[in-house]
Amino acid sequence: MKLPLEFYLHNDVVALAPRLLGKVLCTHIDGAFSAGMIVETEAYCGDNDKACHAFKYKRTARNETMFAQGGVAYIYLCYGIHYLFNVVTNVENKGDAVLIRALEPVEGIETMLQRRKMNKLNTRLTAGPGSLSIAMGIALADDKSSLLGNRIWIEDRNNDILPENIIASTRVGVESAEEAALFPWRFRIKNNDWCSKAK
DNA sequence: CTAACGATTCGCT
DNA sequence: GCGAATCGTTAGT
Repeated sequence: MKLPLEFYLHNDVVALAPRLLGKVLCTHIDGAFSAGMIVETEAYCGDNDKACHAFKYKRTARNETMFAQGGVAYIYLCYGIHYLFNVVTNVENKGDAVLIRALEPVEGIETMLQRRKMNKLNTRLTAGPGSLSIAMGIALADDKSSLLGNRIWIEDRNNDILPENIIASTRVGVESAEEAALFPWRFRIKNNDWCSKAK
C-alpha cells in the first residue's frame, strides 16, 4: 500500500521522521525492482534548524527542491561523490525534509549487489545515505521526482515500529550548528544491524 | 574569481 | 577502528 500524499503533507517533520521507520522504500528503475525497509532517518526543518540547507527559508539553486510541496524526492550531492536521498515534507515553501540514512534490503537484493559492484551481502550494501542511493539506483536525475509515481515510492506494509524500539539521538555532521546540534532528530530502530554506526 | 567545507565512504591496520 | 580521498556549492575577496 503506497503512502498517500496526506502522509507527506504533515506539518511536523520531527514527528514524521520516526513514522517512516519500518516503511518500505521501493524503486523501479532501469527495469529492475528493488525494495528496502527504512531503519534510520533524520529530520531537517527549514524554520529553526541551523543544520538544514534551508535554514531560515534561505533558497539557493541547490535546495530549491526542499521548498516544494511534500511527497517529492530531494537528492543532494555530498562530499562531491555521494547522493543523499531525502523526502520532502509539509506544504510548499517550508523547507522541511527527512533524510533516509539506512535501509534493510527486502527485495531485489541481486540488483542492489550489482549496482554496488559487490559479490556478497554485508551491511555496507545499504547502511549509510550515500550507499543506499546507489543500491536503489537513485541518481541526481531523480531530484524532484514524485513519490506517488511508479519510479520511486514508499509503501506501508503494516510493520509499525513500537515507540520503545525507536531510539532518538543527535544528528551527524552538525557540530557547527550550535544549539541545533543538540536536537535529538535522528531516529533508528533498536538492535537493527543495518543502521549505520551509532554515535 | 577563489578558497573552504561538508547530512560520507572505503581501504587498510 | 581509524584516517585519507574527493568535488560541487557556498560565501567571501
